[in-house]
This record gives sequence, C-alpha cells and structure tokens, in this order.
Amino acid sequence: MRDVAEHSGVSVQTVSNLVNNRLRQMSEVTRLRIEEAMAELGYHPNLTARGLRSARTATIGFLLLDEGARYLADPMTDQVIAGVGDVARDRGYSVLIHAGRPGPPDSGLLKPVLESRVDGALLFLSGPREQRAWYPARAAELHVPVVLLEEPRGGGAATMSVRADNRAGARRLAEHLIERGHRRIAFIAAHQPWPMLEQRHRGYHDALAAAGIAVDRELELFEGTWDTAVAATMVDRLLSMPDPPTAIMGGNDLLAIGAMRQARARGLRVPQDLAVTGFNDFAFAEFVEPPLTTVHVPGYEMGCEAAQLLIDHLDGVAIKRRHVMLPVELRIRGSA
Amino acid sequence: MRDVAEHSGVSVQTVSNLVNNRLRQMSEVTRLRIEEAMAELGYHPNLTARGLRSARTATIGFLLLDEGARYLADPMTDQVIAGVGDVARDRGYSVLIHAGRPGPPDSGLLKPVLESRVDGALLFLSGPREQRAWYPARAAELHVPVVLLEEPRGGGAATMSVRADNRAGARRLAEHLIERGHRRIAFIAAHQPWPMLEQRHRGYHDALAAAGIAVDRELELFEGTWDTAVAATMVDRLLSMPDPPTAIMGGNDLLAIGAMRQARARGLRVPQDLAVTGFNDFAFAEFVEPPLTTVHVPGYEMGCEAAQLLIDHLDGVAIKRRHVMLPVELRIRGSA
DNA sequence: CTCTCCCTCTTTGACGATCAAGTAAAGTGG
DNA sequence: CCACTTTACTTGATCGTCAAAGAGGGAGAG
Repeated sequence: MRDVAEHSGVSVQTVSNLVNNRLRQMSEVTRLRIEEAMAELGYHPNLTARGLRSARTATIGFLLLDEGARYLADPMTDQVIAGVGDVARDRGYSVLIHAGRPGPPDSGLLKPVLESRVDGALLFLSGPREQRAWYPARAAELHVPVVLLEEPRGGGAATMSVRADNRAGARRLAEHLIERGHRRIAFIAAHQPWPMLEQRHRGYHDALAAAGIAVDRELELFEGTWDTAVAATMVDRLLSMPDPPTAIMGGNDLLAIGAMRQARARGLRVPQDLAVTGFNDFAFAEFVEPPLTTVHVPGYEMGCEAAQLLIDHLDGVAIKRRHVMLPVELRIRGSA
Repeated sequence: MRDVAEHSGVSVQTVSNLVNNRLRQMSEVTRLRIEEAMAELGYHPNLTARGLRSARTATIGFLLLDEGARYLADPMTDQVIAGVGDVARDRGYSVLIHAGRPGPPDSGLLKPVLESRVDGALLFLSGPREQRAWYPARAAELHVPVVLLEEPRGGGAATMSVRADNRAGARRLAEHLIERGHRRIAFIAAHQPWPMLEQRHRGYHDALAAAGIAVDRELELFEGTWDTAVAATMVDRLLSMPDPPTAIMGGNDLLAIGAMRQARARGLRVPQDLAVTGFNDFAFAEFVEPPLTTVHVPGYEMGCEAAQLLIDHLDGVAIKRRHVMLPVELRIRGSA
C-alpha cells in the first residue's frame, strides 16, 4: 500500500480510503491516479493485516465433529458445504473448514474461533446432548456468533440454528408405511449420537403412537457406523425373528440400500415381501433398484440458509427468525 | 499476550517464546508460571497477527473453478476435500475453500492468494488448456506454491501436481469391453472442458487403436452437463442409429446410470443387449441395478497426496516426486 | 480583512504478534 | 580476581492496514 501511495504521490491513508470505498472526500484526479498505480503495481490489499487492524477476517468457519477419519464422509455434508460456499462467496466471505475429533468436548473444534481466524462459525455437532451444548456455550463466552446445524433448538441466546424437519419427515414416512398396511415396522440406524438421528427416531415413534401401534424395542436397532455391511447384519437379525417386520426404515439412504440388498439376497422381494425406506434422498436414490422411497432433506438449502443467517448477523442485518426449520419432502418411489 | 506477560511477570517476548516452543533457554519455573497465566486467562495466540508478522498463515487454499452454482456438485470433489482436510488438520494447517467462476482466466479464483490469506493452494481447474495454464503461471509470478489436481503435468517449474491415471483407466475399461466382444463402443460425456475428461477420452481411443477399431465420431457425444436427463437423450440418439453401439462408456458414473435407465426404459437388458460402464466409482455404484462396472478413482487419496505435497513444500520438507500419478482400478461388476 | 467552514488530504498511533539485537546475572577457567 | 561464556530474559522495530484527529488552503459570510 505504501508503494502505491508513493507511486501516486499521496499518503497511505488516502489509498486505504479508496480501497475501502470511502470516496466521500476524494477528488476524481487523485482517485484515478491511485487506481492507475494500483493496477500498475498489481496491488491487492493484505487481508491478514486488515483482519488484524479491524478484528474482522471476512471468513466464516465450517466446524464439524465427525467420527471417522474421512470427515466429510456423509453424503449430506458436502451438500451443506456447497450451499455455504455459494452464499459466502456472493457476500464476500471465505469459508474455513475445520474438523474436530469427537469425544469429550474440548476446544479442538473451536480452534479457528479461539485463534481469531473466523468472524463466526457454523457448527455441525454430534455426541450426547450435554456434550453438544458445550460448544455453543463456549462460543457465546467468546462472543462469537454461531449457527447450529441440525440441532434441535436451544444453545443459548446468542445462537442461531438451521435444521430440517427430520421428525416430521420420519413421521410421514412411517405413516406412509402404516397406510400401506404395515404394523411391524423396524427402525435401523448407526449407533451414533447425531441429533438428526434422534429426531428421525422420534418421528417414527410419533407415527406409531398416532396409529396406536406399540413400540417394540426389538425392532429398533442402533449399531455400528453408516455402513451397508452393518445394515446387512441388522436385516439378518430382524428377519430371523419369530414375528419379523414387514417394513424397515433406514436411518439414512445408505443403510436402506444395504438393507434392500440383504433382503433380496435372502430371497425377499422389495417392496412386496419387505418394504424399505431411506432418509436424505441423496442424488442416486432414484437409480437404485427398486428406486428408494425416502425423505428429501434439502442439504444445499440448509447450507445457504445457515450462511445467510450468520453473515446477516455479522453484517448487522436484521434477522427475522433466529431458528429456521426447513421442510422436508416425502419421495415415494418403488421400495415402499 | 501482554496480559499473560504481565500476569506472569515476564516480557511479551518470553511468552511468545513459550508459545512457539522455543524452550532452549527458559527456566522451568518461568515456563510453569506462564503456562499457569495462559490457562487462567484463557489465552490463545491470535493467528491473524502471527500471520501478519511472520507472513505465514498456516492455511492452504482449495480453489476450484466450477460451472454450476453448486460448486461442490461433483461427487468426486468432496472426497478430495476430505483427504485434504484430514492431512491439513494433522499437520496444523487449515483449509480455505474458495470457488471461482469459470470463463476467461482472471484473478477471481486466486483471490485468497492475492490477498495473502493462504500460504499455498490446491487448484482444481477446468476449461481449455491455455486458459487453465494461466493460473499456475500467475501463482508462480506471485511466488505461491500450488498443486494442480487432475492436470496433465506442465504448468511451470514451481508447480506440483497430483492426478489419477484416468487415461489408463479408460483404456482398460474399453479393453474390457473389447474382450467381451464389443466393437461398437460409444463414449458419452458432458460438454465440459475438464482435463480428466480429455484423458478418459484418450484412453478410450488408445484401446480402440490397439484393437484396430476405427474411431467413429458418431459414437462420441459430448453434451450438456453431468445430468441423467442429458444421458437419456444421448442414449436415444445412439440407439436410433442404423448401426447402434453395443456398449456405452459414460464419462462418469452419473451419466452411466442415466444411460442404463434409459436403455432399460427402451426395453433393452443391461448388460446383455447393451453394456454400460461408468467412471469414478462413487460410493453407490455397486448398489444400482445392475451393479455398475466402473473405474475406481481414489479421490480421498488424491486429496491426501496433494495436501502432503503442498505442506511438505511449505514446511521445507524434501519432496521426492513433484508430480504424482495415482493408479486407478477397474471394478468389474454387472453392467458390462 | 478576518472568521468560520468545508474539502481534501496527512499524521499519528494502534492491532497482536515475531525477529533481531541487546543486557543483566550467573557460571567457568586460569 | 578478572575475563569470557552461557543462561535467561528484555527492548525496540516491524509486518500492512485502518481509525481518529490534524492541517493546509480556498470559499463564502460578515
């Protein structure tokens, strides 16, 4: 910046004024001279220095806790990130991605926040409720605004949230199965403490209760990770019961696909002998055989919404609703 | 940091020494006093300030050009990012994601570089060769190390690259089809100037040439985006030919799936009446019906490798090979 | 002809850390 | 007992930018 200033015969501050669009008090002549110098020298402001001075980094953090090494493994996450990235770009922000290891809450996940690398953060958490609650609380202490993703509300005053209506989605899915005459409906999922999973599980209960069907704990399996092999063992267990289920709800699409495959391997027809449903509606759900009946979760839109909320807050734009719940949509295809 | 210094009765510099693990000359007593003060005050170094002074941000950029709004749309990209993120985390770096709009090369994509927000960058480019070449050249001018992804070598001295052997993969895939008796093999892909796509196309030619089969331009379709609907129209066109192909190679899995569906909609059996192959081996390729024969591209590993290369370079670690080509693997399943 | 005001810059001093050089105090050797 | 090294810090400048306050000169008012 000093080079530009010397080149155009003005002070550094004047260049800064131009760069920051403070044209209120600047003659046309000077402006053009500085712009010329900037172009000639190929000048671009150093955002690190600006960040230091102004305490604003123009960066938002996408912070997630994930069980596995491949931290973006869930086919949902990249949808969300895509949305976040698009909005951030349009509004002049960058996105810093950072993964924390799950386990007892510590500041690992919030590192970018503690180190003042981001102005705010999106938190994609997992784990037991009390553990999850630690993060937004800590962020509030640090006076950093955060948006929680897929977190059932709560988390303190300075916090925002965006989630899909997983509970309603699961409920409608289960109701659909009940309408088709199913009474013994199993629910299988990974053994992972994800809030969205809890919500799906509740929605399933809601539907059963509304239909007067008693919950059978034997039909609820939470095991392993999101893995088709795990799904297969769960299906084996369910189908070996004296009074096996006639429908299986998978906690997500991957499990559903694993379940379908195993069912067919055992000689059952889907959906005639066994109905199977998924959750998320990832891009290829309609291309499996039979096409998967599932719930469409608007991951991209969630990302957009979350980034909008956070950036609105950072930019001082008035926010209508701090807690956004996006509707989900039943996608009835061939598998149930 | 000054607070910590005052709290523990030493100078700021001494605190800095501890934070940066310069323990060569520091008494145990002082160290403990400072650590106590840091804990008490909840101190964490401000990386923005450190970045300004030391001209190192401990951040690498993941910069990609993408056609659509949903910039992470390709199911490959998130795999790569997952690898990058894991390695970066383990080596103390953060990842800044930034998307540039395609078109004539400008500095939009390199914004984080120009603004000194990153120490180095991974470039995932698209577009015509000459246009792509502009980016690494510009980065070299700016003395910022970059790693090119899926870019057939070249790009100047200060550049590194990581790619999968798309050409060999496509060749082996085509050879597999030829072995099964196919002579009229179509190649369909999106009309997008991706280097990896060029390579796949070449591999296809390689195999044809080796088998003495003449290339029939009518069998090579490059249209639209990576979309199953587009695949369907291409399949319609191909199957309406007087001498239609008996096999179709899709430029990626998505097109292959779209092609399979359309073929079946037209009453053809896959693979008996029409063989179909994909490329990438995304997670669900084995679950479609019939399971997709494709080429496994190690996206996660590419991301790891690329991040390793870049960070090794940044940290001054000696690098064996600046240009890495990862092997791909044929996955023969049911569709061809 | 002075006084005030505005317009267009300039000067000064942070922001929070690091780097390079400097300095007491303690230890060592002859 | 003095020179010389080593230990354990301290001091001052600096990275690139921005906010706040200052300053010079001309215009208009009285």
